[in-house]
Amino acid sequence: MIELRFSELFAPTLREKPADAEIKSHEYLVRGAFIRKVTAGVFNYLPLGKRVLDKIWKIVKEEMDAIGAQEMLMPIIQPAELWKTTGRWDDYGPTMMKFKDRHGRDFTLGPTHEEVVTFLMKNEINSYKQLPVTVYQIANKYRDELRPRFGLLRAREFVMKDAYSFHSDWNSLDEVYQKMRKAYENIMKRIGLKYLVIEASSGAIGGNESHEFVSLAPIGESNVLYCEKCGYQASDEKTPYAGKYEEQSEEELPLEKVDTPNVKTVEQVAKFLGVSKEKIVKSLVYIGREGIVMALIRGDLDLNEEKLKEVLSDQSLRMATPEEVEEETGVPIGFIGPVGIGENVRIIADESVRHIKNAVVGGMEKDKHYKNANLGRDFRVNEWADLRLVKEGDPCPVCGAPLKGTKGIELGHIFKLGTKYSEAMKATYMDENGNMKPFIMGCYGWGVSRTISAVVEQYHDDKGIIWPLSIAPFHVIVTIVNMNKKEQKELGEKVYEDLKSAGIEVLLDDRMITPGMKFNDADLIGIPIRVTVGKTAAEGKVEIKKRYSKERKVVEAERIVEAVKEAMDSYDPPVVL
RNA sequence: CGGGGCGUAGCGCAGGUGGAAGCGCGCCUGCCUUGGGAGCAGGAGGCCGGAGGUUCAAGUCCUCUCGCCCCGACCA
Repeated sequence: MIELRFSELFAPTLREKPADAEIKSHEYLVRGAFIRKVTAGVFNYLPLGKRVLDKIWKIVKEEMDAIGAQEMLMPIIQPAELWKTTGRWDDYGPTMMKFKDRHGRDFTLGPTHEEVVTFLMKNEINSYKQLPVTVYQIANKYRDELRPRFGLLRAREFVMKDAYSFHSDWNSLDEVYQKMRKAYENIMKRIGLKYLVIEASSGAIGGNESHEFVSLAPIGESNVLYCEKCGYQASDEKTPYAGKYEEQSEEELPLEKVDTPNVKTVEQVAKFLGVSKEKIVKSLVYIGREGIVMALIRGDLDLNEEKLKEVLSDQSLRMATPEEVEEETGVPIGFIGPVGIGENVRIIADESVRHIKNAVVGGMEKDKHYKNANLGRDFRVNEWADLRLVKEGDPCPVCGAPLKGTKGIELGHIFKLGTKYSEAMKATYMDENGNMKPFIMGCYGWGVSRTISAVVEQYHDDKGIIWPLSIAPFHVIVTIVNMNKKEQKELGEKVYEDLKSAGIEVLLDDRMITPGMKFNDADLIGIPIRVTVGKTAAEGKVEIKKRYSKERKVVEAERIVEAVKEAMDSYDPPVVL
């Protein structure tokens, strides 16, 4: 146990906001001496930060153990060969922290452990009788993020709980999946976070069903749509568009090419030609495994790239660069369109395009657009799909009521992987009938270190952090106002000992500094309950206060344990959202 | 990877046109003070991110480099 006297605690708090902190959680965690940056996205956890991390760690571990997941520990260093068997050495590529050993062999610091754990099970599990099995670990992960930011929220080295389950049938996978889901909700509730569970897009991890556990926060990077009427909740990337598109009965006019000098964007075109954006067909050029693809959508709408990737079953899909577009089509960006595009280009269109009559599209040469382009007559579509990015106000796909939108921080993500990894790695077992079958797998991640930031985003005020009791570094801080007053010092020590004996985690602020600094530090660090030993010490009385409340209660020092327990029982900090 | 910004004391920052490295906070010593970041006096602390160049002279100008931060990497 670390020293519980502030005078001896390694907790160098900062009065000023660090220059690189953009959000409250980052600022307060640094100022409050929970963390210190070493380099971009890499942090020291100071004693206070480690205490908070440990508490979250413990909650996550307890919930995993409770559903029969077995804790193990996998290596951080992983050989390239393993990643090459699944193709992820290249697919996941740039995000990995790669290095070579002295013999020149390639390695990575593990960003995740599907390969390692599948390799393990492939070698150790031979029979359906050994299934199912679920293992997990809580360990450091390494991802060379495009842009580390927001302190612990997007770090390059971070702590993650990752669990993997192996099954011989889908029902068994579903059973574990549901248990995980419950366990994750328990974690959210035990910590005290406001959260949503949403249907998610499985992205680069792969698989066919997945849910995200999102802690609500305006600074979050996940966009969530939910329905107040029926309870639908999903990532905007996952939400299908449920509205109808009306047929237009307009008469088809002859195709016409018009000058649009330096007019490129939908905004500009609409303004220049005096047409509404609904009359414009936006053409976007992508490059995937099978070459270039043109995606069409109505001018006023946004395309959802995840949907496009899904429709084309191509995770490597990306938008073509302006150079690539010109090289492939001979047309500069801004003037590209479906009229007269080469037969080699696959055209996939959102349903919104189907009924547009007399549309405006790119003129297929610099500074030109076509007016009155019509489907069938002037351009073709190879394939129709729902590619529309659904937004707040669009109809709920389940009940049709208008959707609401919010933002959050992704803390947990669970996936039904199926046989994606086991097939790639030939990880098989023998079933009842003597057939070799690939494992059916699930994987389940939780961002342990990121959770710290998510909590601070929900629990703070303008003075600092307000920890929920569940993960506070200490439950109580005993503040001795004037260390030079013998009765205060002695009573403070006594109160401290009493609380400690009662099993309460207490920090004694016995520093020889002015009371203002002690109060401000206590607020900044965010300890839930403050016991102040000051003027009333001579009468054997102390003051008790909750971090989030202005109310101060004077109690007999003799009854401090009782009073603190009562305060802890009724402790209920407000959430900022 | 593209654009922008910043690297000067532990932290936050100032240092036109080149000419003796500064301020606030923090830190150390002493006195004094103690219910919301006290006061006085004294003091320590710098290869001005690094390398090269221009110059009699560079924190300042030029070139390169490293690091950090922000925006973007998408609506053609």
